[in-house]
Amino acid sequence: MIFGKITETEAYCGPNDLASHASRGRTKRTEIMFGKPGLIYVYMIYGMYYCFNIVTEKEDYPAAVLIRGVKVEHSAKRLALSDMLILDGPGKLCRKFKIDKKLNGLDICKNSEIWIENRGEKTKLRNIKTTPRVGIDYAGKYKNKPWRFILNSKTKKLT
DNA sequence: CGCGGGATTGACT
DNA sequence: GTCAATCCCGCGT
Repeated sequence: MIFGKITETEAYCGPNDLASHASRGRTKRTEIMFGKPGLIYVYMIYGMYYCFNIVTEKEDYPAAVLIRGVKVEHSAKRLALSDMLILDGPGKLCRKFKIDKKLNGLDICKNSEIWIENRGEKTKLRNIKTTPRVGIDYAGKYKNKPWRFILNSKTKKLT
């Protein structure tokens, strides 16, 4: 068991967002993004890494949030040193949380492998930094949209 | 049916 | 700073 606080996300929103997989139309691969909000969209990138997304918005409107960073807070056994860190990339994050394609298309609310909960923490707006998304130079005018959200953390990065 | 590129990472110059 | 690793799938032939 491992869990933590989500600290960094990116939004992929709408059929016109060229950075989104869904911008090239509804296909078997991107079908999940057109589905119901709350679905888990896992895809493989560069043949080596998985990225973990949660579908948002209404059905038939392709949008998802990419979880890029999680601050690990606890695991059931005592904290191994290697667990006490901020997972600062979607690939590493998925490796730690054992996310792979078998979760693709599942409902985040209706499975026992992984879930997201609201712990009622209040986050001040000024602690959330927005920047343009990364790795999407091909996205034309969409590449500069500030759709990356980073939660400030006082925890020192141990990576 | 084959080709090409990607919402990345880590190792190396 | 550059580059390779290596799977999936959309698209062109």
